[in-house]
Amino acid sequence: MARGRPREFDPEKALDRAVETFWQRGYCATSVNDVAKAISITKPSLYGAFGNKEQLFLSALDRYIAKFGGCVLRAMAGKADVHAAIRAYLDAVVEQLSDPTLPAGCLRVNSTLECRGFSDVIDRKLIEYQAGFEQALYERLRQGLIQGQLPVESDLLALARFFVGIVNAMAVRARINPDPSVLHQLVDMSMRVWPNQESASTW
Amino acid sequence: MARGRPREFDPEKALDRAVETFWQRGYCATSVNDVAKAISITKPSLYGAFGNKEQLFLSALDRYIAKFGGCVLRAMAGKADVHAAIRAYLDAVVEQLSDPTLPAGCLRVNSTLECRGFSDVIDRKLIEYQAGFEQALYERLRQGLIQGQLPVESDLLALARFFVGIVNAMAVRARINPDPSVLHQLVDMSMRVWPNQESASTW
DNA sequence: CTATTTTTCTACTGAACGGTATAATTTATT
DNA sequence: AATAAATTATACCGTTCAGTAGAAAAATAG
Repeated sequence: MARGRPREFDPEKALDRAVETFWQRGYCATSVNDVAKAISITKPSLYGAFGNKEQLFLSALDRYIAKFGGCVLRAMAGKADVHAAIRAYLDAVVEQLSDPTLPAGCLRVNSTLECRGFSDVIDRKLIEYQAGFEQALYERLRQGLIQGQLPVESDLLALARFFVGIVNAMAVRARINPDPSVLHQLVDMSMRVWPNQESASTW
Repeated sequence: MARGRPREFDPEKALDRAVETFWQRGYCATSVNDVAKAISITKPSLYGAFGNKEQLFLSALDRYIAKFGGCVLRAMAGKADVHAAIRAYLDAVVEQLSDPTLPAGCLRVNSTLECRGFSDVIDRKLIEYQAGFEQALYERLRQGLIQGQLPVESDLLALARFFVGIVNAMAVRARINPDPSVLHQLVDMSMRVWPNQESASTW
């Protein structure tokens, strides 16, 4: 066992409460004391476990992405068809965004808008997250293209960016109106962009 | 002329600086002193002219919407075709979001995510703004439908919500990457959702 | 047992926050 | 000129903030 007095709280569960608090109120509006209270520990314990506010926030962001980001990406796993896979991904996002037991919206998107410019390390991390989702969708699209489910001339990067955009759009919408039917409407609309054999018309 | 000592600053120009500051740093991260410094006046003058921080913010939001929201909506005015009108609207949003002389992203979207739950009056105003854009797009779509430019069975509300969603998506993207070519790519993708005569396929 | 290491809690620090009292200044009214 | 009304700037209020000293407590190691 470790040498000194054992920690009396579970750091992972503590991070879950930190995620919850930052998610609800945002980075600036959340004080370190708020988080400490949510975990039911005192401020020095929090500092001892996670460093300063910025490092605590970064840890909470990682925890959020691992838990909630990983969950929606895994929704694609079972689907053989690329269209079905992307739809399953978006449906999973809708389900998460309309879950009444979770704070409204998406911590990643909220933080991307709120914290831009606060510090280089936060900026970098949030850009990385978005790029990660874009990359995951791109890989899945490429797989669909290889399997002949998409026209060979499809712009996969544009498609990936578009669907990340749809997720971002839903995150904005859900922050003030987490109605799943409206979000599903958005998903349905977005599924109309799939390239088909005839060339796209221009307006 | 007014009775007492005349104000030495222009309240409208002052609000422009307030918009700029809130837009850049967000509501919480901006102190009243920050805004006062940006206007080059002292704090009591600011309080005298605009009330407290919340009222100042509400005035700044109104100013932002009147100036930048009105601008993009007017981009639809000249276009006879509904597709062209919506595209012109989205193009105007792209132009604004990639203007290097303006703060990154969109103050309305930023505030929608950051300030949710801070106060009822702020919440209401931000919801109203989004509903306003949705309504404006809906009206334009309805006009297009009446003029036979859209299939009669088109879901106009879903379309309006979708395009508001695209604007929100671009606002998120632009906050960390205001590259106009990427934003235009998003616009191009979104223009593929227009309903056509044949019924939509399902995946 | 004693010594060491780590966590715990209370109490505190200096700085920044939103907001204001107050007095001086500048205008119009009488 | 005297008065009233409004804006100005300085200086301040109480509160909250992020972060920390320091001592007590609880564990292992010898």
